[in-house]
Amino acid sequence: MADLKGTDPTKPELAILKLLWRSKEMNAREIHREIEDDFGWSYSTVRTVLERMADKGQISKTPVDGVNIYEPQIGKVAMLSRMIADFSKRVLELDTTPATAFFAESKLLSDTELEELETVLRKAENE
Amino acid sequence: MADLKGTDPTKPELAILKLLWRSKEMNAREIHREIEDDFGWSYSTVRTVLERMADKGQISKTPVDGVNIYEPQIGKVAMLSRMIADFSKRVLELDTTPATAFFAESKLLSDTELEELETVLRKAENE
DNA sequence: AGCCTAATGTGACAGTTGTAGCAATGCCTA
DNA sequence: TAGGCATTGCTACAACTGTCACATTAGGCT
Repeated sequence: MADLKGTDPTKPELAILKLLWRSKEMNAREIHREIEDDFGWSYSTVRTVLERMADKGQISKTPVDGVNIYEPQIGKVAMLSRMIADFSKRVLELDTTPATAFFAESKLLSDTELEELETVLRKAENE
Repeated sequence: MADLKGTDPTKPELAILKLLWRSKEMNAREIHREIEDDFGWSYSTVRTVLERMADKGQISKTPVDGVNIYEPQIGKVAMLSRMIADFSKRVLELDTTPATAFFAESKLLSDTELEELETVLRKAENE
């Protein structure tokens, strides 16, 4: 589970994680329905990607009544803070991660999550 | 040259582009020296990556006195604005790209470039 | 002019991602 | 209970990336 750290998710992976962060758990059919327009992927493709994500530990796969349901194995704030820190440093070359005021408009994060994010980012900075 | 748009550079690619944005042109040996510590790459590896970047049109390769020199084929502001726009929308789900005030601390951009960036980002937004 | 060093072009191979199809199995319905 | 549809596990393949090594060649120094 250590390799979760380090590598950013691919675009489809992030899209899928976002779905799971919202719904907590979904089956392949549901996930396919949601992202099929965005990626133009067949059901098979979605399943393959889900399989690989499970292998990597990004999500979990549990059979329930013969149908696999998937749940995220990494939290939204954890993932976002990693990505933000990486982008800030590697791409923008900032010493300090931008204040979360920055992300306040994000449709992705609640106020509570914003606070969490702030905490995580500040903590990461002092290490 | 249309495919420059669309795909983000990989980490090493961005690192190399950054070098070239600063120096305008370098040969493989110089580039290797600069990034060898960061990536732990052999000279061969660096050359392969440069070759592929040239194929993709990210950089140009020109033999000068029997030595290839490389120059960036995409501008810093163009690349950064693309990456920022993508990150803001795709990752953070922001409607509006953050004001450039946020990048003011970036070691990567001069004041002039910051202004350019602002212009490009605003323009992209109204399309 | 010849040799050595450094640079070049090319080839290779493994791992990851994009992109699916297929055969087998299990469950619901007629 | 048999057929059909949905799901699953498995397989496959091409493109891109990471990672080099090797043989050839060109330029500079003796």
